[in-house]
Amino acid sequence: MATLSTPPVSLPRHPNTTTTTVNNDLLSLIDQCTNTKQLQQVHARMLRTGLFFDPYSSSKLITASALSSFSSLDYARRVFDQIPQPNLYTWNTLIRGYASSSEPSQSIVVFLEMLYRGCELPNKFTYPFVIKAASELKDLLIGTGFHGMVIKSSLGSDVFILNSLIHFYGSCGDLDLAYRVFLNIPKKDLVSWNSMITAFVQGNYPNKVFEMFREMELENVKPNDITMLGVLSACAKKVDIEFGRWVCSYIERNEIRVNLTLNNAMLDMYVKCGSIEDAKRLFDNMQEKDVVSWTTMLDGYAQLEKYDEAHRVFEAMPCQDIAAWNVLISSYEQNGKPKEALATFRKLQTSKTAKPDEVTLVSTLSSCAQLGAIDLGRWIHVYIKKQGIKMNCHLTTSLIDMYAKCGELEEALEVFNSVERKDVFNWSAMIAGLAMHGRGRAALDLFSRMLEAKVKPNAVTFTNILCACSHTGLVDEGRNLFHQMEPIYGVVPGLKHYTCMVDILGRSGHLKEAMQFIEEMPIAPNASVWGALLASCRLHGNVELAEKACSQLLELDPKNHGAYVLLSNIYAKSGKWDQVSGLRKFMRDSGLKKEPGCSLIEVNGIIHEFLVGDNSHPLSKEIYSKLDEVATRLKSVGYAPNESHLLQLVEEEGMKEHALNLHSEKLAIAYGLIGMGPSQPIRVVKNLRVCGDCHSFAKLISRLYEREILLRDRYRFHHFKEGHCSCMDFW
DNA sequence: GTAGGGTTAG
Repeated sequence: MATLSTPPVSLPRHPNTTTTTVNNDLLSLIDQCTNTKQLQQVHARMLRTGLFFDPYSSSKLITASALSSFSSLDYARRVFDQIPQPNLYTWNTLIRGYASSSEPSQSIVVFLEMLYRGCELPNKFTYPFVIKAASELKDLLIGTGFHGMVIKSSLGSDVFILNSLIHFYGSCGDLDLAYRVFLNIPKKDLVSWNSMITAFVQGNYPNKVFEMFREMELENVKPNDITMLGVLSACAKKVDIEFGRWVCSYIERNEIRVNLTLNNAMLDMYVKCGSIEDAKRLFDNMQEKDVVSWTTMLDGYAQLEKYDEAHRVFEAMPCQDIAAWNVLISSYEQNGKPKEALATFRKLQTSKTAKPDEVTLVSTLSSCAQLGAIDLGRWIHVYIKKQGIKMNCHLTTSLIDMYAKCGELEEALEVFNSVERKDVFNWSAMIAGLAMHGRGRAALDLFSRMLEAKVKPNAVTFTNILCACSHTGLVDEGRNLFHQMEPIYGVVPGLKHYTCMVDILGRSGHLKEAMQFIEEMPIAPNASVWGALLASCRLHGNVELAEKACSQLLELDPKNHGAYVLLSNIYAKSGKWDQVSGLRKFMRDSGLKKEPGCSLIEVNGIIHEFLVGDNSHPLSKEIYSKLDEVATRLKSVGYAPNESHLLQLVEEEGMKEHALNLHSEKLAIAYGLIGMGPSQPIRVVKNLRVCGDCHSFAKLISRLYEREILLRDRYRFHHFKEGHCSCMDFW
């Protein structure tokens, strides 16, 4: 490695020229350097000739080491430390270098060092750099401090500084402050408008963006490509294709310079608005395309679940970087195809064309959570640690969610406790985890701790905490929290919260109050709200209210199979067989199909899937004889299948008992008994709600076979142990 | 000799 004493062998010598020429040549050599080594050689020469101690020259060296394409800030800092009396320009260069580096906090450290040494005072160039650093750090306190200093040093009307403050407040999510700065700029320029528009885009206020755009027109400020990027992004967020198309023609009419980035933004707008045709037309006409253009097209097809097309794009891309893989994996995960997501993840691993990043792992963990695939989930956790992948809040939230949904509440808590700066998503995921395991009190305690930690709950937090109340029958607590949402926490209750409240009230038998609650809703109830009431009516056998809820539900969602099922269960429970068969006939005639019950079980890292009455499994024979054996043992302890849980889908009475035997969760449990060691808990994930019969079945198995069973259904966990269930039979 | 606004995946 070259040191300062290494002779600069590769540099041309100029023995016959004057000192000035040598110096000028040296300085111009700085611009020609393409790596740090060359720069070090120039540096060494400058030290020998004494040129280094000329402030202008040493600053040039700092600029090159801090801002060039091969920049090394460590080196820049070492150069800086050799300068006996750095001037303001030199300080600014170093501050600027750090501001856009991976360590923006260093920018502020250097700034404070400068103040502390007391030789130089910051000027109008210094502030945009440190404010940028504060934006990168999203540190409201520090940035606000700079804002104060700017005003005190009477730089408060400098448009460059004010524009960077808009950007800063915007990236901290404080749009009010950003807008206040904007309004107070005496002479706004285009960048002021653009900064404000971008802040509104990032804060997810597309309407405000449109408002600003109109105002610009009124004030005769001509937009440029950056403005249009913001406006297009707002169209994408609003899913407003009409306006989006208009914006594209506006760009054309007003001869706004269209570069690759702007084309990509148009593509993205078309894709987000669901018009793959427009996107394709533009894409085909684009002279220049980059990886973003390709990834955006890929995303367009994947979002629409046109996977054949998506794969064609994927294969045709010039390079399949991790973003492309992530598009595929996350679209599978979000479109309810977790198995395909995991298969794609495995392909990524074998292809080795790209390295999984946090986004990949978040989607993959979420797929594991959906499937209950604890083995792969754990493997990813280890992978993250081994690869030294930086844990961010997205990742820790996914891990918490994965462990909780795979039944490992303790491990979820372990991850949660290890997070130093917990964000609202970490807290919400943990509350949801406790809720689904029926630990309502613990969820409420955690919510209090969250408030103590000064983390502001959001709409999701409230859905989760209300859910916790409903699973544990905490009626008063739920009611109180619901009423505090808006006045105390500023979260306007949405349909999900109303649904939870109806569930809390109805499930605990307060059917009248639940009905009244719905009638007093300020927003129109949707199918879920009525569905929650209907489910409660089933639980408490209220036929009259059930019919009402059902008719409302079907008015909103005529194809809701669940409504017919619930109603027919209610009729069956009260012995109204005529109505039951009438409903059945109607369902048959209108071609309504029940979503087939399906259970998953992971054995030795492989996911096995069972449908009702499934006999496609290679070990099907063994599974059924296991079930027979279980049935005999259970009968001997007095278990009789509860036929009222059987939906009246089986014609012959004698078939009922048999049909109950075929529920997918029973098949999965039987397979677990065969395939898993006696000390391993049997983990089953079911897509529908577990029926009462299977619930008693699982309880008895846990006692007779001394096996723990973790059954996750559509709504929650049932943890069977020694003949009891964690839900205390309240579900 | 120094400055501010930007497109893809969660």
